[in-house]
Amino acid sequence: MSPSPVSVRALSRHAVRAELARVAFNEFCATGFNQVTFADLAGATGVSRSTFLRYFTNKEDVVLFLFDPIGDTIVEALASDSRSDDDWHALRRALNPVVDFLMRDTSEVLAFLDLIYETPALSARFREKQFDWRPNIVRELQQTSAAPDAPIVTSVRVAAAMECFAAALAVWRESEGREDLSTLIDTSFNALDPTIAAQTG
Amino acid sequence: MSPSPVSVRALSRHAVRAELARVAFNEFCATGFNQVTFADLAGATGVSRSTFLRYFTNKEDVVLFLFDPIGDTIVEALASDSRSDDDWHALRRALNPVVDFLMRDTSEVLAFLDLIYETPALSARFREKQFDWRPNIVRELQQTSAAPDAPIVTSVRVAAAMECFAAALAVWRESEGREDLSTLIDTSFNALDPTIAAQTG
DNA sequence: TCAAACCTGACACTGAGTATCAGTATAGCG
DNA sequence: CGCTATACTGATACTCAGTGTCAGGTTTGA
Repeated sequence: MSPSPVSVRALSRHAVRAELARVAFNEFCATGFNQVTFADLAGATGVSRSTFLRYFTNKEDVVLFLFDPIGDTIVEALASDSRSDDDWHALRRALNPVVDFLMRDTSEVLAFLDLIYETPALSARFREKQFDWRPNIVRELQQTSAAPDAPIVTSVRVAAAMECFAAALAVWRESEGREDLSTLIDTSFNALDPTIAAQTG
Repeated sequence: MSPSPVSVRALSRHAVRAELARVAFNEFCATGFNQVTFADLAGATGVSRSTFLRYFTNKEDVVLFLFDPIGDTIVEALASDSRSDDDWHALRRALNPVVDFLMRDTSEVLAFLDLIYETPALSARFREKQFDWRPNIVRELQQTSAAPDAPIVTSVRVAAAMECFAAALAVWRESEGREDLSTLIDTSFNALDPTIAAQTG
C-alpha cells in the first residue's frame, strides 16, 4: 500500500492541535489572552511547554489558525468562477463560500471574534493573516482574466475587497450576529461603487 | 511668564529621540533589524539600555515614528477642504500634503522604505500604524459631511483610500522613486472607480 | 534658594520564542 | 515479526524584548 495521502501522523497532529486550542481558548476567555502564559497552557492541557510550542508558531496562532482556510477558500472560489463580469463582482461572489464557512457555527465564531476584537495583539495578527491572503488572490485573478489589468490595479481591488469583508465582519460582530453578514458585505462593496452610492455631498 | 506651549524638556526629548533614531537606523541598515538588540543600540548611542527604551515604546517604533505625522496631516487636510464633492475625491486630495511631506527628502524616505519592506516585523507595524490613522479620518469625514453616510460606508472608503496609498507607495519604492507617486495614487484610486476603469472582462 | 518634577543608569524580573538533546513511540518495509 | 527511519516528547538552557523599581542627579518654575 502506498503511503496514504493523509498520513496517520498528520491526522493525529491535527487532532492534538484542535484539542490544545480548545482548552487554550477557554483559558484565554476566562483569564484574558495576555495574562495566560505558555506555561499556564502547558499546565492546563497536560502537555509540556516545549510540546505546546511545537504545535503553534506563536500565541496568537493558537486562536487564529481556525481562520487559515479562508484564504484558500477565496482562491478556490475564484478559480471555479465563470468570470463573465469584472474583478469587483467576482471578488464579491468569492466571499460567499467564506460566509457559508463562518455561518456553520455562528455562536462559536462570535466567541472567537469577541476575544480577537478585545485583544489588540490578536486583532493585529488577524489583520496580518488577512493581508497574507492577498497575494494568492491577486495571482488567481490575474491568471483567470483574459486581459489582466496592471498589477497595482488588481492589488488595490483585492485589498479593497478584503477591507470590505473585514468591515462587514466587524459590524456583524458588533450586532452580535443579528445583522445579515451577506447584506453587510454588499453594503461595503457598494460603498466603493459611485454609480450606486450617489452622494449628497 | 506662563509655561511655554512647547517646553524646553519636550524640545530636548524630541532632539534626543531624533539622534538616537538616526544612529539606530545606520545600525539596522548595516547589520539587519532583527540582529540588532537594544543592548547594541545602547552601546552605539552611548546611552543606557534603560534610557533608550524610555524613548521608544518598541523596536519598530525606532524606525517608524517618522511616519507618525502622516495621520494628522490627512485629517488636517480634510478639515481644511471645501468638500464640494464626494468622500472619495476628498480623500484623494487629502493625500497631496502627504506626498509633499514624503518628497521633502526622497532618498531618505526610500532608504527607510527599503529597510521596512525587507523586514517583516517592520512592514507589519507599518501597516498597523496606517490602520491606526483610520478612525480619526473617518470621524473627520463624518463631521465635515452635511449628510454623513452610515459608519460602515465611510469606514470602507477610508480603508480603501489608505490601501490605495499603501499600494502606490509600494510601487513607488519598487521603482526606486523613478515613477511619480501622485500618478500612482491616481491610478490606485481610479482602479476602484468602475465608471473610469472599464474592464474587458 | 527651594521644592517639585523629571531624567538617568543600574538592576531585577517576566515571558515569548529558539535550539539542542536524549529517550520513546510509531509507521512502513522486508 | 523484527528492523530502521522518522517523528514526537519533555527537559533544559538560552537570547532578547519589554516592564518595573529605585536611588542619585539635574532642570524647572516660583
